Amino acid sequence: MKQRVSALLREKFNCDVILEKPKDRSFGHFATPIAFSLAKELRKSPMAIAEEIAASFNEHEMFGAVESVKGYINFRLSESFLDEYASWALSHGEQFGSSDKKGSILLEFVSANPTGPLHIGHARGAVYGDTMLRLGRHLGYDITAEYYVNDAGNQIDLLGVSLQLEGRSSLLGESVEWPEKYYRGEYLSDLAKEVVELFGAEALRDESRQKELALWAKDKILALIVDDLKAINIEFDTFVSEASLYDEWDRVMAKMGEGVYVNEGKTFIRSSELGDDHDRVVVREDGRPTYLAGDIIYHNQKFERGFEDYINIWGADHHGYIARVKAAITYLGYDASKLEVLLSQMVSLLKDGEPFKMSKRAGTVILMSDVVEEIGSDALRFMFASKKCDTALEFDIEELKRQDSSNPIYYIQYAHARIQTLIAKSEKRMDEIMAAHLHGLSSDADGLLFEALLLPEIIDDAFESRQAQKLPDYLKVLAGRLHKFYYDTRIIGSEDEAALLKLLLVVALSIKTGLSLLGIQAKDRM
RNA sequence: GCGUCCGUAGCUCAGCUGGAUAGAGCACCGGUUUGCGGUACCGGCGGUCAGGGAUUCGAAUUCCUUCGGGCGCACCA
Repeated sequence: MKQRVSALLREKFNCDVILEKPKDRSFGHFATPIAFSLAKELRKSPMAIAEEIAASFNEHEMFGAVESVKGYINFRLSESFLDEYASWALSHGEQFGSSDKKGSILLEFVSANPTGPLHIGHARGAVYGDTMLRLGRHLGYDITAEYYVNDAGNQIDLLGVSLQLEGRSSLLGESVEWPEKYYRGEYLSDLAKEVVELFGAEALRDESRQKELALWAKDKILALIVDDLKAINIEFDTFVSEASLYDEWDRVMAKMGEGVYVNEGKTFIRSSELGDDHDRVVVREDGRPTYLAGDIIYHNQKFERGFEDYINIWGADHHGYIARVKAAITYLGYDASKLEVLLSQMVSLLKDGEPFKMSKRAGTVILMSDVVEEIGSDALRFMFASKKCDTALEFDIEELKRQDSSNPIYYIQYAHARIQTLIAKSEKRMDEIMAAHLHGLSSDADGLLFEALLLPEIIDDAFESRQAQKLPDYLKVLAGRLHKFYYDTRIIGSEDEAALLKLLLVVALSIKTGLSLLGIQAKDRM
């Protein structure tokens, strides 16, 4: 819709014209302050210029009115245009707002270590990533959702030891020393029980079996993570195992050429020449690779697979890591600017004002699955999707358990359900409704229709600007307008019943489509 | 100290590429249809957009700076 108007103006002025939606809808649907910027070069007052421009549009069929006010030019779309557009939207169903953008994108997110269940911080990145995935796909991009599994290195060794310690302490009743950084948590004692059943109790004491147990456990834990994600409607296309990549090591090192060097028995990457603070070790003196090494081969593999763009969603605590990975990509001979790293900031959780602490090692973590159990997947997803991801976030569980207008997800669902009830109650047949024409709309009805038809622009904007929260914000506003309209306007039995229902169908369509892009299913009844 | 993100109403947060009177929800106070689900709607209270400077017709938005907070600054992942 906006694109159509925008294109028209571009043609007329031969340049891109800023088009905005006036806060006060009595000004029209769109407005532009272009007269202000033209004032200087034309040596005329903005008002005079606006007058002239407005007059030149007066006969255009797309507009019902074009007026100039205090230098702004306000456009009001014609009813026939809106009606036509509404019919077009309804005929497209949930494809409304889709597009035919081209491009393949590899989207990597979550990638939590398979050493414990997901906690609430992971959930934020997961929801954000999945929302971007759904938005991007709706727009036509070919996106692969990938989970990188850190199943090599230290944390796997730690997992094996932790598992044995946990088993010996909780099952065999031994008193054991818990070193600070080892993993703790309920999931470990469950796993230890399984170990005893499958391998016998002696497996918990045999140090030589630590590795074997660790590898067994990480598969179990990964399966747990996958289940957790499924519970909030997130599924990945591919999982890439870090351990499986190391066969490529020599080839990748050779590929980096001068980008790496050996000093005092250690292998370094020359990342300081590409914006990093200093060069980083990739292979230790004893030959064990560092964490960075895994990421280097992984990103090499990503680029060899030949996507057009790459998006990584990382926790904010990894931001210092971006420079070195980009340096590696450059040394591997690829364009590092194709990798876009989006950071999701920390989450803290409140309950009655009391802050919860999150520490993976301490065993007092807030598990995502616990929160989902409390408030449900929909509320969790809506919550995280509504906040832009570069602000540290605090939220209170209790607020999200409410089932009234203070909880936006209920507010929106209720709007959708109200429409479905009206459709069911009406005697009008669907074909009558679809054939109805929208004309003589009140300003409330017009505002509601216009809002509902904005969905495509919102989707595009939310994805391209990587600001997922624009969609939830939009849905809140749309639902609010619907509720008000419902309150003010009698629909069943009115003269315009069919037309009004058509209008409401468009609203329902936008809500349903919008929610599905948030991984939430619209409800017909509540 | 360096890097990075942030600072908007008492609280949790929006505010699009600079534009018309800075917005929601919560909390608090008050109100609502002889009607389709009151799980709704309306009104009131509440702001030096952290402070200062710059850019310009115009800044919450861009730039610089000070202050305050989160995160990171490993041969840990």
